[in-house]
Amino acid sequence: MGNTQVLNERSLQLLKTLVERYISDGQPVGSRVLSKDSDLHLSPATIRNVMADLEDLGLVHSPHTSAGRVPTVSGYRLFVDTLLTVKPLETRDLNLLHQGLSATDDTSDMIGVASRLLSELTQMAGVVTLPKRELVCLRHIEFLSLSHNRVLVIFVTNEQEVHNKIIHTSKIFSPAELQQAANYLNSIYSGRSLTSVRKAVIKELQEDQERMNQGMLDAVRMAQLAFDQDNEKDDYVLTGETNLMGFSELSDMERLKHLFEAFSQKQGVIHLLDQCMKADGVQIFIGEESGYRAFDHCSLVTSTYSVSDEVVGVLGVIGPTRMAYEKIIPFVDVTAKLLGAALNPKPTTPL
Amino acid sequence: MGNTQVLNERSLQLLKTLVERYISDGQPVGSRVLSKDSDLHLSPATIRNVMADLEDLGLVHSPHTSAGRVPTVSGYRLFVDTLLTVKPLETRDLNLLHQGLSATDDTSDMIGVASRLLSELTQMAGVVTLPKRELVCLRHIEFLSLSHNRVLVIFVTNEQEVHNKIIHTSKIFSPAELQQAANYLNSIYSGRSLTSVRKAVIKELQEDQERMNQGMLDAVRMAQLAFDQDNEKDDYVLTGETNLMGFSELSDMERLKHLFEAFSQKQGVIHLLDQCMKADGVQIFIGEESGYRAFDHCSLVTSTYSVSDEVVGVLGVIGPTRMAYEKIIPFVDVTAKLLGAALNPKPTTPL
DNA sequence: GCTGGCACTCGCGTTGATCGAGTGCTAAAT
DNA sequence: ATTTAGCACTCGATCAACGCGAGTGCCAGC
Repeated sequence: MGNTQVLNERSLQLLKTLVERYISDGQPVGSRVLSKDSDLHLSPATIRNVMADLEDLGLVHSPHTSAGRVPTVSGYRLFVDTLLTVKPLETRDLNLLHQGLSATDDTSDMIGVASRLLSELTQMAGVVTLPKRELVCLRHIEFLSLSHNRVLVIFVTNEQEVHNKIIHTSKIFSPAELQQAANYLNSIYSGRSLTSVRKAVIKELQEDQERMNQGMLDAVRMAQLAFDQDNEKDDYVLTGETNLMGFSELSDMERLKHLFEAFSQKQGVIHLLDQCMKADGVQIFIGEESGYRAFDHCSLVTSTYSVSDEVVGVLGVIGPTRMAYEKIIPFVDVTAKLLGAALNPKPTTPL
Repeated sequence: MGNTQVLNERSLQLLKTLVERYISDGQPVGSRVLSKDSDLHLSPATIRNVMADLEDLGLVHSPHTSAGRVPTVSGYRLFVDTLLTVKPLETRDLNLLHQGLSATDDTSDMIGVASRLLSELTQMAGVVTLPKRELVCLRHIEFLSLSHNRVLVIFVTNEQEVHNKIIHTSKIFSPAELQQAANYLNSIYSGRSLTSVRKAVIKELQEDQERMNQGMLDAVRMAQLAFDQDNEKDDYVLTGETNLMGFSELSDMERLKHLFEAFSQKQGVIHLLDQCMKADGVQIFIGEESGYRAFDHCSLVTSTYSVSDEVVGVLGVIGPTRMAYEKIIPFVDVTAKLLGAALNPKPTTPL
């Protein structure tokens, strides 16, 4: 069998040039081009033999008999995992990223900017999840009574992010009582992270009830409602979707429609991004690998971003499977690091 | 000349059936079909003469010699203005609208629901502007000091809507000062509309300065910054854009891309919707009439919606020029009325 | 194990023919 | 004067035929 040593240096080299060539040209690449493009000095015939082997291994595929070869998903996978030579980020792009991300100090502005930069500089779609609320610090909480037993909770986190939620209380509180409750909660929880506040609230309700008076108890109960886990709707900012309409591999209206529907329904995408959060650093889904049908003909390059060494979100780029991975990967990587840095807690003014 | 009485009853009748037929079939309609479809008992030849006249007037147009006729923009315009027989809304749709809009009492939820209903029930794109903030009542204001001279302003309007903004003050205030300022503003402005607050603020700064102490002056100055006109970023909720990808007239990728870019850039669309706000009631832009190139092959049917007899926003449907106006127009009309009703101030609990 | 050669395959674009829908025009009918 | 029937004509859509060229697989020779 000629297959005894299938994936030798040479065939890998050829696969590499094939993928690179296909990424840059977008057309099936034949044995002749490959013969000239690689510096292996092999004749087209030899190349054809190698190609046949690669095809047997499921790494490349011909669209039809007399076309060249195109990488398959596994081909791309092997390429990005072991063959890829990443190109350093262009200084121009680096500057733009740096400038853009330091232009504002508002978190949600920053997320928007990051997404826009990702999409504009890559000419694909950029996505950034909002940072997990877990890690943010509670700064201030306030209650406002609405009609009936509804109470509007407003809380400020991380210096300047305002959240609000309507809760339904078991009894009707007077504004004064609400004020008192807010004062109490601010005095004991302000400055702590939401996670720890949540834990503390549960603990107090279970263990320390006897030590608390009615007002404190009411306050803690309201806090529990306010910081209820399930109001943390994960969300993301997606920009440059329209860039995807230019790519021929996504020009099928049916597919495109599915993709855009996925974007507006969000949960599927959120699920996917959540998976990317699990592993630290850059993560890549190529084509069907994501398991999410709407993304079948797309690739997703993501990276987690962290604030004070803790992963708080993911950002990434969505494009056709045929994308310039060697540039996109470092790009996403750097953007994530810069965003993390930009989000880092600034010197705060004591209250 | 046979043209002496060009737009007689008969030719109008024929134009009407032509448009109706084209809207339902989507194909150029020829003289034969028209002869059978209209109950005028005319031969195809006569119809052809009439068609030639209509073509001279620019009301219809043949895509090519041996195709039937298709309405032009002016043809559609004449049709919707004078020939249209609107169909009453189906009770099923009415029920869905009613249910959907009474399911929540949160304004922004309601806007979202309205948009979704518009798009789902028409199978086109639905758009709803956020209600003008002018008319809303200030309920409560609060200041929180950030680093340096930045102050986070949180204000609640209309019972439960929370807005926030960061302002830069000329000097650094202590939390106590901020609290005092908020108390002062709440005591005098709470319950008044934002417009009147804005006016009052300006008046006080110009005329009543001598009557105020430093604290009051600081408070009013901050209020001015907080309610500054230009932070009222008009915005809209657009849903069902993907529905537009199904229409053959919008299947050109180039056009579609422009359209979707317009959607994500927003300002052009906002400008268009603002124009619709000027006139009360239903407004229609057909094809290029809007003057907005991205909408060239679309029609926009809008209606203003009002709260206590005052126009506060616009909603509408975006679809291909070839849309069932006779159903869409009443649909948009009713939705606007129902949304207005649903937004109407509910009985409030006194503070 | 590599290479040149050769027959073969297949997609793509062109051409030409046919078909049918629909028109414009004209002359007859009402 | 208006309507109608008839007729020649135009044009798009569809389809088959065809040649072209790129690229392959395989085999025989180096």
